[in-house]
Amino acid sequence: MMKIPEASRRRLTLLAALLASFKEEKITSIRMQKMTGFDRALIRKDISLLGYKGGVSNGYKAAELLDAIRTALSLPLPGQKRFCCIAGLGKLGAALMQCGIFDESPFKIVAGFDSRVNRTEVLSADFPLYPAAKMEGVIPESGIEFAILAVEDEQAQLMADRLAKSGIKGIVNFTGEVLEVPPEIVVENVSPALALNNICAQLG
Amino acid sequence: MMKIPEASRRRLTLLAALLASFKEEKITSIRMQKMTGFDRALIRKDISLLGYKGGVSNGYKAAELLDAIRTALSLPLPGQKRFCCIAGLGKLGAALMQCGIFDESPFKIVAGFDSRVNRTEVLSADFPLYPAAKMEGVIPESGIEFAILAVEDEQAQLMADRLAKSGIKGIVNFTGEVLEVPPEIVVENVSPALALNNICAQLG
DNA sequence: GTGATTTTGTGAAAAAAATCACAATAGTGG
DNA sequence: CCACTATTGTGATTTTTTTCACAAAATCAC
Repeated sequence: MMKIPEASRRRLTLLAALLASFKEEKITSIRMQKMTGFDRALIRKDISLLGYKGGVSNGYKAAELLDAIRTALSLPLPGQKRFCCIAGLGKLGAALMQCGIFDESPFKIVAGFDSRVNRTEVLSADFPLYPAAKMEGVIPESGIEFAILAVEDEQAQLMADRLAKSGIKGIVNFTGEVLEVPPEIVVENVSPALALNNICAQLG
Repeated sequence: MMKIPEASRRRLTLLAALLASFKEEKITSIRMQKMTGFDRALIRKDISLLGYKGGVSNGYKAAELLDAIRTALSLPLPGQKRFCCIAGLGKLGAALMQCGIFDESPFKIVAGFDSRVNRTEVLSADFPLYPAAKMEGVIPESGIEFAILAVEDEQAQLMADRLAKSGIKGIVNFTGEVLEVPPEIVVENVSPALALNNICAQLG
């Protein structure tokens, strides 16, 4: 199957999130348009890229469609576990670690890192916490693929460099800094300040 | 000046974040390519949309360029304050509220909401906390434009509806749910699980 | 001051993405 | 069973976005 273009990928990932909590058996492109704001013709085009066919006039079977998206985009399937770590155990990092954010998802936090030893000693979690210096050993050994970066802005790039050296594949960046990483590492920026700026830009 | 297309807007917003912490006087498109991964010709095209000219062969003056981007995209300027609220004061909401995430930014949290009365009573902050029922009064009265949504997934849509009724303009969505909101409201999805899925999709 | 180098700004070309339009087909109601 | 409606799947078209290519201008090395 042909490569799926960037723009379609983002829409399909969102559709997957939508379908994951969708309760009915079938769903139409019109319904998905209402729920996501994407044009329905575009949604159908995106789906056709997957090679999945819902059947003319019929709508799509939600569960099958979800499967098709996950397969085509190599999203982790419900049974699987993909390992993550949290880098930065300040207020935000500690909250992310404790608030069960991945409970329903195939991602699992299996380690936490902080450069301040007292943080790793004061906090507790049901996975081990390490000083940041241990990263290059722990990450490959534990099979950790992704990191949630929640350090102070000042340390963001430094920590990103360490994560890169440790072989991480992707970083969810909560800091306000724009990270410079090797091209094979994927960064997703989720800083609230950046998000608000994007909202302002969109509002015009 | 002509309307700036969506894709350019996102890149420019990121460039603004980059420039905000950039220390040198001048910056070239090549430098920006290194730091962001965007193609340098594209960066120049984006900048030309702003109507800003750095001067041939010279690179851009970082401070001026930042200003030009902020002005063209109507991003809030450093002096200004734009009011936000946090909806959902669980572990994550409380951490966002306390971790000084907007300290250096023109955004300011001026209210918190939760549907559980005991949360609003147990927690304390340097801005008032209200039961969610008060939203429709407080938000317009306080001039709150944006909301950080950090409730449990199950309550996400309900809370989004309330925020919409209260006249909010934009929502930073930390929940895993895809929100259905009226088209004039802008939603930015920053759920870690969605971000990780996007990373997986991008890694292919 | 001169030639080499760097880097912008921007048309032109190419590629990618979105929109449109509609035939085909499954379901629905008599 | 037949007309009617809803909805998909997809070519064709249009629009948008990216890439390419290079002249023009500023700086640099000497």
